[in-house]
Amino acid sequence: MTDAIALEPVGKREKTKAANRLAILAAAREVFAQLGYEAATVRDIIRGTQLASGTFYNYFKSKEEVYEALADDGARRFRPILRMARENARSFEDYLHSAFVAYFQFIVADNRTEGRPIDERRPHVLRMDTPEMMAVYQEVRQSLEEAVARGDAPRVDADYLACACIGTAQEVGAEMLRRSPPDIDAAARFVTGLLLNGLQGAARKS
Amino acid sequence: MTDAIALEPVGKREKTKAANRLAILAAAREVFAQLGYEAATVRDIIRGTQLASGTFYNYFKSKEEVYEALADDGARRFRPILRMARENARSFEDYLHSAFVAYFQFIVADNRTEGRPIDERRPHVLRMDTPEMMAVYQEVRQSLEEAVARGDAPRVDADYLACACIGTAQEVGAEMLRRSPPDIDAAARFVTGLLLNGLQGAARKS
DNA sequence: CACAAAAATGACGTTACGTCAATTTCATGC
DNA sequence: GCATGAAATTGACGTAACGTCATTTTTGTG
Repeated sequence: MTDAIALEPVGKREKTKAANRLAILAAAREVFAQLGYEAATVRDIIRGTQLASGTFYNYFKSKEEVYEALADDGARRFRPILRMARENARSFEDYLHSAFVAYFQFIVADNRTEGRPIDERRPHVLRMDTPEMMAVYQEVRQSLEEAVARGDAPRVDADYLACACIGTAQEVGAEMLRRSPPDIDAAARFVTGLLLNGLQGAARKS
Repeated sequence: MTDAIALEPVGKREKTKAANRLAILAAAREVFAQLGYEAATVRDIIRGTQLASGTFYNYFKSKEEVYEALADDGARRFRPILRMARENARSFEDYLHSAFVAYFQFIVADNRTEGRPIDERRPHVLRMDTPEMMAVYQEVRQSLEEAVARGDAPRVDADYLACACIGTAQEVGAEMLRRSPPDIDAAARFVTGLLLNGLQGAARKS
């Protein structure tokens, strides 16, 4: 065992490549916040870095792809948090509540950036099937199926239920952000109570 | 009272103006379905009409504004349907169910157009608070407040509840569209049961 | 029918796009 | 170390779409 195991890129090549990618994403985040997504141009983004315009296209195909990468990164950061909530939960109710708290904390943190109003840089209706976002969906869905299998929840359509959880979290989360100050716990309690009880109804009716 | 009341535009001016607007919207609907929203250009849209490129800008500022107008029109058509559901409902449960059936029927009809998958027709980032959409939101919210006042539903945060209804309807509706054939009634029963029972939980917890 | 206001037109200057040949940077073998 | 080529960066360039505006056409009015 003489050779050190290198999980992180060490070569200069790999390093600057990662740095450039990060620089572009950071600049894009800033530009989207400043100008709004629609008004922003690829050149606005690249101007926020030390790179030349052509270099952008070594990393992303378009502005759209940059946005997806940002969203994907968000999902990547969020997933382990969700996973932990599942593993540490003492009950199904506990899981739901901590998952919603985690999500609401997440979106509050993600919107601390100064700039334009959130609405102009964020989707209201976002159906983005990036790999990481689908993974988050699957994580949610599996948690729910597990709960059903353990008898913590009645037998329901897990896909519909996952959609309901996500849709509710998104919309209530957005409404929470509009209030000041945003009360994360109140929102989480509301959503948890709604869905936990709703489960019974969903089972009865479908 | 010798003068006839003209609610509809009769002058040639007004008439062609309305027709042009409609033509642009129809062409846009087609182009978005064909190329997807992001790929579509203002010129693609105007090419689908008899008008010149400059004329487009007499009606809309941009592609985004056209999309908003389409969404707004959708909301305008949907609102009276929702209103009727409220007025004809024999119980709160009946109202919820018929409202969801109406919404699901609506999105199924709205997606019968051939072309690209729905995800690609829709802008990724867009402020969707058009006047008509906000009116739909208010309609939902008022229905819920009324139900609370009548004692049909426990006292809950009407805004959060409205958001939950809308978010759930949107996400479950999208999932329903992915299934074939879409079972409107099953989806409506699921969502109705979920929210109707959820109410009790939301009240208890918040 | 004449005249003015309103709307349509499409050519034009501008802006952003995406590509690519030339150049620089880095890893590898000697 | 140094030579060599692969990989990445660069920015100028051709292309495409944008949005405007002077001109022309259409419509309402006296």
